[in-house]
Amino acid sequence: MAQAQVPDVVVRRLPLYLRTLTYMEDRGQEVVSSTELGEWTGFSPAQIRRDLSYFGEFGKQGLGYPVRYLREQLESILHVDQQWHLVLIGAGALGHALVKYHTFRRWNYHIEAVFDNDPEKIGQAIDGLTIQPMSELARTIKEKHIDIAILAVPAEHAQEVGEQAVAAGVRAILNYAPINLALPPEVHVSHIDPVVNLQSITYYL
Amino acid sequence: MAQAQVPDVVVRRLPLYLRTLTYMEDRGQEVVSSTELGEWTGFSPAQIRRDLSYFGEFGKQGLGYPVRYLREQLESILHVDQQWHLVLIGAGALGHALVKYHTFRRWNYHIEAVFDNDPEKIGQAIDGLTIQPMSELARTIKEKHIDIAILAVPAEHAQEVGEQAVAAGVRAILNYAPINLALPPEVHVSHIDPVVNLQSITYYL
DNA sequence: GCGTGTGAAACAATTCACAGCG
DNA sequence: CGCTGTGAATTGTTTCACACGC
Repeated sequence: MAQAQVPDVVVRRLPLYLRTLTYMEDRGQEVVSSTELGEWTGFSPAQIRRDLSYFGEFGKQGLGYPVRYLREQLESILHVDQQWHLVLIGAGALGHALVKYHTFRRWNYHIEAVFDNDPEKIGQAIDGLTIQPMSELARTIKEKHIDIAILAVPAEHAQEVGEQAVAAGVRAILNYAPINLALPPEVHVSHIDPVVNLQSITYYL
Repeated sequence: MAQAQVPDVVVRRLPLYLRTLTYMEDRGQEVVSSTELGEWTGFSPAQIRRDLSYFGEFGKQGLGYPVRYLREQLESILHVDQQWHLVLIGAGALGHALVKYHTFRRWNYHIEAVFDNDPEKIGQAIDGLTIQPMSELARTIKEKHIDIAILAVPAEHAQEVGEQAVAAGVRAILNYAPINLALPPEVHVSHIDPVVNLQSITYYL
């Protein structure tokens, strides 16, 4: 139940445990040990047991963890057991790919509306969603009780667009633009920048 | 110069420093202090000084760091001062977006070829690159001295496709499929999975 | 004075190792 | 016996605080 003292590194590992548990459950596996979960995810058994123990006692001594029960618990901890309403800002090639990415829906993340400032794009549809002008952003966020905005705009517009989304009530941002956003600390910002990943990789090559 | 004892957390922060320095240099800024870099990136001044000190002494006491010099040094450390040759596997909506993503080229990451196993897609072009059948993958990786493969395939094919790329000589993988890859430890694997980011976010909401 | 670079100190995360229970 | 949950020990990371040089 969202203890404040849970380290953020632990929170970032939970989705990886959840992903693996879901995979195992789909294959009919009923019990898993911390050792086996570790082989799948690359973390040590002790670390996995410690991580889970922040949230409760989910395992059975001598046996392991019931896959289905642990999966349900993790979904509850990560608040994946409810619907989340998002908007996407930026209808370029990346925006198109994100709207069509089925895995979002599978995990209860629903893109409710798409925005762009290009008059050519406004009115067109992606996967059943009509691209709206930026002037509609605030109204939609308020009316549809949007929690999260995905930013897929050029870097030079990301700050401004992020501010607009926050002003309209968004509490978290998933930012695909390769730039740091300066936003109030209560807004949760997460970055995806493949160049950052590639540069960490090529350090080691 | 690639000291083995540099912690991975440090390596993962370097691209963020580099990004900010490039931004500052584009705006004509010549000198930056660790405090100012910290304000832009969200890290503490002490941490930034410590991180950089793993690689050398780049600053001037009483002044700060010369932006251009530090940017060059970081590019050298991250091996961004050379061309990197990549292949993209998977020509779906995400694959299309990645081929068209200009920021890769800006940082010397060049997608040299695109592969897919869908007969409908083979022969079509994305941004000047013809989609090739998977049967050509190994030959291309060898002939073009490809270092890195980007995986943008469905989760159920990622393991097999990753193995093919590694067998043909790729040393690193950027994996967009939402599944863990089991590959030899000398292969560097980096993951991008927006659902993982969203689940960490919604933990806090 | 200002800001780096860095020992030393403080804090955080991971691993060890074992009691306890099924 | 096998495996969890967890104190204690260890290892890793960040911050403090200051000598030094511009």
